[in-house]
Amino acid sequence: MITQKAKYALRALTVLAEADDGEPVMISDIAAQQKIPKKFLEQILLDLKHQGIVVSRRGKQGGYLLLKPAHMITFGEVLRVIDGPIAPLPCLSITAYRKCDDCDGEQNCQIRHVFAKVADATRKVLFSTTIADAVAPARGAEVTRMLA
Amino acid sequence: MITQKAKYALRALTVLAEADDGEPVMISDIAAQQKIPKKFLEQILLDLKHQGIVVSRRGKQGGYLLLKPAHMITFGEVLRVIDGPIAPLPCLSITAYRKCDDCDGEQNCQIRHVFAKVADATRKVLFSTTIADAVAPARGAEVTRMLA
DNA sequence: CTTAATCTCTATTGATTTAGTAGAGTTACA
DNA sequence: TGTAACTCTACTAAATCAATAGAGATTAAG
Repeated sequence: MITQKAKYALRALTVLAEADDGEPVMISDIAAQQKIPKKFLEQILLDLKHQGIVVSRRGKQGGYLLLKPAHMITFGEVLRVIDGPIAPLPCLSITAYRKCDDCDGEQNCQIRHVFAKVADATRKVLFSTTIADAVAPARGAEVTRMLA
Repeated sequence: MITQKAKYALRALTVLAEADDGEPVMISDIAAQQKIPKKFLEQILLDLKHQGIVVSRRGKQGGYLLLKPAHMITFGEVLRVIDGPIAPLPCLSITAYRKCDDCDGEQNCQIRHVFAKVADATRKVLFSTTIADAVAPARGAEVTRMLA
């Protein structure tokens, strides 16, 4: 299961993706539109900012904007910064590899072998789907394919 | 990430799969062989028993045995009983469906649509791989295919 | 029929993660 | 200069994870 936080992050990004270009959207507006607790959303957007996915403008008329176009932001990268590794085992993580303390002999670990397939299949979906696909499923996917 | 408990469960089952037919294996032996804390493993095997995956014999000469042949026990069913739902969102779970309290309009939920693909891909791997495949990767997979 | 080996069951615990809440601080537009 | 916005750090209640503890039930062997 992905966390509530990740779900909120993805929803918030779809709101930003639907906003007029260059027009910042306020935290309060996103929170209201998506029924996300405002203070919690503040933290989430801050995370996304620190990770280079969105930018913000402070003061009056401030708000958040996407840093990259929506079709360049994958579900995978969002999940990774919010929820951590995609892999089902630490010894299969690309970004946070850690040897399993029990199993030595990683190459012939029976379980690892199976979950490597799971990880591949999951990554294939998550990194080929973007926020643009989520906003306008049909058209988004088409654009993504055209740019691939 | 799957839990440590699930990893232990899968490893324990591979030990049972490798045992001689009809020969019970003691908890202590499994624990020692796989470096699993014994008391923790007791709970895990009890769970697996309650869920109809293994059987036990008490008293002297007792131990655990697989209830079904190893090629009939999928990774998916083990994960499900130990870690809970496979789906990445409650509203995508087969065994524990629950409506997301935020998103109404499930049919056009932008996020759900993407994670449905993730769930499908994951299930495809987890329910087509068995404990037998884990024990003897090549031969196991072959047998599974022959029986499919 | 007693004993020792083995599984069974329930409770407890410490650490970590999750899902927020709180509040003071900073920036920038009008 | 005021106030509407984002920024940052800390705190908390509840749940989950990874065990540990210990008394109880069952069975094979002697």
